[in-house]
Amino acid sequence: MKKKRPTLQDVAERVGVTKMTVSRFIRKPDQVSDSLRDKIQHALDDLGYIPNRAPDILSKSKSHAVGVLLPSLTNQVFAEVIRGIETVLEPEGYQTMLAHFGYSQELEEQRIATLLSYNVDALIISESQHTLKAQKMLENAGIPVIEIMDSTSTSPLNIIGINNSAAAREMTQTMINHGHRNIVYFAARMDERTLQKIAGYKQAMTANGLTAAVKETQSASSFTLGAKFLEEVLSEYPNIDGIFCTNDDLAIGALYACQKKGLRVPEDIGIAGFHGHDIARAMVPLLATVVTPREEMGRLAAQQLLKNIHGEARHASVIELAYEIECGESIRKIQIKKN
Amino acid sequence: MKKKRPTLQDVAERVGVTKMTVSRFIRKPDQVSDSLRDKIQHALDDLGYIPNRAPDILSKSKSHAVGVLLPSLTNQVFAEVIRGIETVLEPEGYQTMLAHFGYSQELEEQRIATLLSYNVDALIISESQHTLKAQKMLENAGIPVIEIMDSTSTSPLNIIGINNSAAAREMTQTMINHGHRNIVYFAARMDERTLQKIAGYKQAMTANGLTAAVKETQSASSFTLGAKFLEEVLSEYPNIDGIFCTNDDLAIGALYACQKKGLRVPEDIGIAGFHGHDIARAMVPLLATVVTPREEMGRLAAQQLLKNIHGEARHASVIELAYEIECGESIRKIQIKKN
DNA sequence: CAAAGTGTTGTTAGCGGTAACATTACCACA
DNA sequence: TGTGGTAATGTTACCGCTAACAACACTTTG
Repeated sequence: MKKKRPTLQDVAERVGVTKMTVSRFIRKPDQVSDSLRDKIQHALDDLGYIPNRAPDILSKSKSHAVGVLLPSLTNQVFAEVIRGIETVLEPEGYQTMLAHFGYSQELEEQRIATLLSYNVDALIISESQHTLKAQKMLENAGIPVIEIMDSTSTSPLNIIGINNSAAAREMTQTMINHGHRNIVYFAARMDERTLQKIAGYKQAMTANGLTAAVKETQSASSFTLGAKFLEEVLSEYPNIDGIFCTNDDLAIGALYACQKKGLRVPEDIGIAGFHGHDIARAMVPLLATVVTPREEMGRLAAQQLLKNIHGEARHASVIELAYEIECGESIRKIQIKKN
Repeated sequence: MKKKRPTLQDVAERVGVTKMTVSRFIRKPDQVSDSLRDKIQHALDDLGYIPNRAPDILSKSKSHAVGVLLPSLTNQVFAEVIRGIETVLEPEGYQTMLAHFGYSQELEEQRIATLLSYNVDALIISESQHTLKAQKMLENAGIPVIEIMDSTSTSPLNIIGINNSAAAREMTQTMINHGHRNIVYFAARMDERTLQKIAGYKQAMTANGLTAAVKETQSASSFTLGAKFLEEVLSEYPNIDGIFCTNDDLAIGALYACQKKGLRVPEDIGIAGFHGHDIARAMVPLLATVVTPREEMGRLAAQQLLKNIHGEARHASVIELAYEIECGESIRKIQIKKN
């Protein structure tokens, strides 16, 4: 017995005009005579009319919604990206349609189709290995698409991201400069970005005549995983004197585990993280980390999309954002002069 | 010159049938003759047909999307709630439409209308003070609505949440039991839940003949804010020997600040947080905190909505989830026997 | 005073699917 | 051989809104 939502027709009948007049009142009130305005407004309020976007989406294929497709929501990083996106879209009256695909290519393909089926006006998608069909859908979608996270992606889409391998290389070099030699990389969730970082780490190690070693798992990172890795690595690599983690969670977990075992950071083991979450700047010792512009990435992506939606030229572009090596206390084993 | 997305009509023309046949092929392939199946499938692939939900949404007023309306995305807590929601909705083929309103009642009202204008099939909304109009919209929406976060809400909607004031009262009592007396409450972002917690804290303090004191700010909480509060509070309340924070961020920030100042935790100052993020279980000392079922709250809300959508009776109900007092090292000043 | 505005409201058609009903072709059986 | 059944496909109408055009009642103007 639930009553349906009132339509323009319902409002119009109550006032004694056609729905067209009511429609005009809502969108261009000055085209409606004074005598009707009050009556219509009254009927609108009275019935609790809420516009229905479906017809408009159907006839114009514009939804005023933007699809955001990410591998996972478990990750703090993506939460911040989303925030950046929403910060920009919301004041512009755009709705965010969120989806994730749990790092599965097939699911990603499905999600893309789903988002498109809602007629999203644009798509923000995390860099990843797309299926052929997914790639084709994105190219033929006829809407702006931006791939975020990795500036070195070879995708033909618009790209906004950072150079993960360069960042990892630089941080590894920084650790080496500070006297760390036997640095082990802690990796989790072996996605494209993690692989990039590992590559950068290995480059730096090799360039310095050092041996690279990676501890890895497919599962997601967490504080407790960092602690677990630390336990294991101590027996696997007894000479270890440095740990570079694929993100801050692992690093902080490892750091706490060191504290519990009485290992001094950075004297016995240097520890560095990745992403530069707020906590890295508050903790003791301050965590060395690569500060990445996560929220900014979301903001820029959203801004770019809005421009494209509003008809600005859509030549595929690559925007590489800067990261920052934050040389926190956790790796400052020896003082060095600026190189 | 961008080509429009192909429609069923386009596919049908290529095959030489009507769109109805193609529509049938997609939904009930066994009603289409063998001879056509291959041809249609081919045309579908060839044109890269992607279904369009708009017509269906229009004619059935069902979108297979669920609106999620939260005050903010800055908050880690909400990120986890969202994850819980998505965990349930995504496998069921429901899309999440995310919106936030920055703690503004007017914006909240607008967002509700927007989500409804997309014909969402259900709505999950964070407990908050709604405007009258918002309240009315929610009640008349004709779709399941669940309010989450606070089980003591007086709203007439379905509710899933925890009892924030009871939780705060209990944690305060636990700190008192462990020998803390001059406990100051650190509050941020003075929303309904924070006010509830403060009330619970005050009850416990008063019940024990102690004086309540609250440090507060309208801005969002963060690690650095916790550190800042700690600095200030030391001069404002020289006798302070305990801090109860409205969330873990503040608590951890304060704890680090103590470590930097050489204050011992819990001997000099006991510190407790709220929510029980993963890090609380990894850090040194282990943080006392109220563990709340954030992700579960999202999951349950989503499950309940799905049931309602599928026609199950929709009598307004209140589900109060359990929290857990985690008596971490950070408040264990004196050993006590179990009360 | 007719022609040409002007301001206001109405009418029609269409967006892309699908439910419901109609049609057609073919076959089986009395 | 005609009747009825069935499987495959087609036709029509509708969901709610708005662009485009039409209609009407007044004014204004030459």
